[in-house]
Amino acid sequence: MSARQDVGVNTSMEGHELAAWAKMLADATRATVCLALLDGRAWTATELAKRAGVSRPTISEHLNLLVDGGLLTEVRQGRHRYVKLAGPDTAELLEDLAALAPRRTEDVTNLSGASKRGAFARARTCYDHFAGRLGVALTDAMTDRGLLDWSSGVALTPAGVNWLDELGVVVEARRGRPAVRSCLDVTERRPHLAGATGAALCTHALRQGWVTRIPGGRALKVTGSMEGFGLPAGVMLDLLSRS
Amino acid sequence: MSARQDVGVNTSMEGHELAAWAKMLADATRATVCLALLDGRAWTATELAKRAGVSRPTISEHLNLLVDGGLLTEVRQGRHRYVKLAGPDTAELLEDLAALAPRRTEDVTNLSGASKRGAFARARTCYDHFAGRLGVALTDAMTDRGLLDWSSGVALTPAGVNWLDELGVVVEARRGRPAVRSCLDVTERRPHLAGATGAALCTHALRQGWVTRIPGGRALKVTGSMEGFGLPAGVMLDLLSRS
DNA sequence: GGGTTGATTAGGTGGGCGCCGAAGTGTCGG
DNA sequence: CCGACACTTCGGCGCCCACCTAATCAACCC
Repeated sequence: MSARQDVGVNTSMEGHELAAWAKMLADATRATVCLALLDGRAWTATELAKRAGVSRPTISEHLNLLVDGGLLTEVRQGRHRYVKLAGPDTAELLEDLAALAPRRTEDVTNLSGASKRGAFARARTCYDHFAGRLGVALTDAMTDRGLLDWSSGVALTPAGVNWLDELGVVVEARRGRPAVRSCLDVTERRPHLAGATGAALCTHALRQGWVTRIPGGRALKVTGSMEGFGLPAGVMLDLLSRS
Repeated sequence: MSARQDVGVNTSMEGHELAAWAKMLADATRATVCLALLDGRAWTATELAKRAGVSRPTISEHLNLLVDGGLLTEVRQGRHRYVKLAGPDTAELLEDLAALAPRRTEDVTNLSGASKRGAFARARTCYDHFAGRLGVALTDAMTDRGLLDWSSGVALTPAGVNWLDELGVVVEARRGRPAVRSCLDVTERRPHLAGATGAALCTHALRQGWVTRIPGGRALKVTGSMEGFGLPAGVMLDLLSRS
C-alpha cells in the first residue's frame, strides 16, 4: 500500500502538469488559433481574432495564456504583436493531435464531399512541409523511386540523400529533429513526408516559385511543373487544374 | 477576403474537434487516470478513484467521459468495470504529450533529486515497452551492437532482425504500427525504444521472469541477469541494486 | 497636433463543470 | 434471502473562465 502511495503522489503531480498543458488546447478559440498557426508563419492578434470569430480583448488574453505556456512565441514590432508556434516539435505534436483526434468522432466518408475538392485538400502546407494531395503524391513518388525506405518507420535511402543533393536542396539538421518523419495527412488519411527534409523540400519549391501561398490560409497554388520532384503527369494535371 | 472566410470556417470546425479532444486531458483527475493507465493494464474504477484522490461518483463520470471520447475502452465483468487505454496509438500520443509538456515549465535539474533514485526511474514500463534507465540502457546496448540505425529516425538493421529471431522474440506486426519507434524517456530525457519491437522485448522479459511488476505502479523489479539483452555489467549492477 | 488603428486593461455576466453526499441498481457471497 | 460490495444516478454547491463592452494606452500617418 505504501508503494502505491509513493507512486501515486509522483504520478498525480505529472497529471497536473499534463492537464495544465492540455488546457491550453482545450478551448475552441485557442485550438483554432493553434491550427491557424500551423501554416508556420507569424500572425497578428487582430488577424487571429477575425479568424477565430472573437473580439480583440478576448484573443489578447488567449495569446497571453499560450505564450506564457510556451506553446507560442511572440515578437513585438511597433504596435503589432506577432505570434507563431514555438517550434517544430510543437507543430509536430499539434499535427499528431489534429490527425488523431477527429478520427474517432468523425466518419471518414464525410470528407468525400466538398472538402475534397478545395484548394486546401489539393495542396497546402502543414507547418513547414507539404500536405494534401501534393504532399502525399510527393511522398509516394519518392517512395516509388527508392528514395524512402518504409520497412521500419521511415528513413532516407542513400539514393534519397543523393537525390536531394543533386536537386540542390539543403537540409538543415537541427538538434533533435529527425531528417525524415511521417505525418498523417488530415484530408488524405495517409502519411506524408515531414521532418527536416520535408521542410527543406517545401522551402525549395516556394523559393523556386513552383508553388505560391494563397493568402489567408495554408492552401497553396501550384504554378510550375515541379520537374525536379518527378511527380506523375496525372497528378500534375490534378494539382494544376482550376488555378 | 472570401478566400479567408472559406478556409476560416473549415479550420474553425477542426478547432472545435481538437479542443473537444484536448478537453479530455485538461483536467488533473483525468490526466492522472490516463497516466496511471500508461502501465498498459486494466484498472477498476475504485482503484483509479484512490489513485486520483477523488470519490467514486466523481471517477465514474470521468470514466464515462473518457470512454465516450474514445480514449479509453471498458470491459464490464460482474460488478467490476475495467478500463484501459484504447490502443497503442493513444498510448504513444500520451507519452509524447507527457514527455513534451513538462519540458517547458519544469527545470530539468529538478529531476536530479529524489526521483532519480526510485525504482520508477530505474526500470518501469511505458505502456507496453521498457523505460527508465533500463529502457535507455537496452536501447543504447542495441545501438552499440549495430542492431539499430539512427541515421534518420530509427530503424532496425538486418543484424537487429536476426538478433530478435535468435532471441526467440516474436514481433507482432499490427496494421499501421511501426516496428520500431523512438519514445522520449521522461526521467532520462533521452530516447528509448518503443513500437512493436519494444513491446515484444518487454513481453519477452516479463514472460522469462527477468523482470516483474512492482504492484501498484509502472515500476519494475529486475530479477534476472537478462543475458540475452547484452547489457553492460555496470548497468546490471545498478538495475539489480536494492532489490 | 489630431485622427486612425492595434493592442491592452478593467469590470461584469453567464455558463460550464468538477466535486461531493445521499440514494438507487446490480452482483456476489453465505 | 440478506448483507457486503462495486458502481451509477441525482441534486446541488461553488468555482473557474471565456466572453463582451467600455475605456485606456501606444504607435503610426498626415
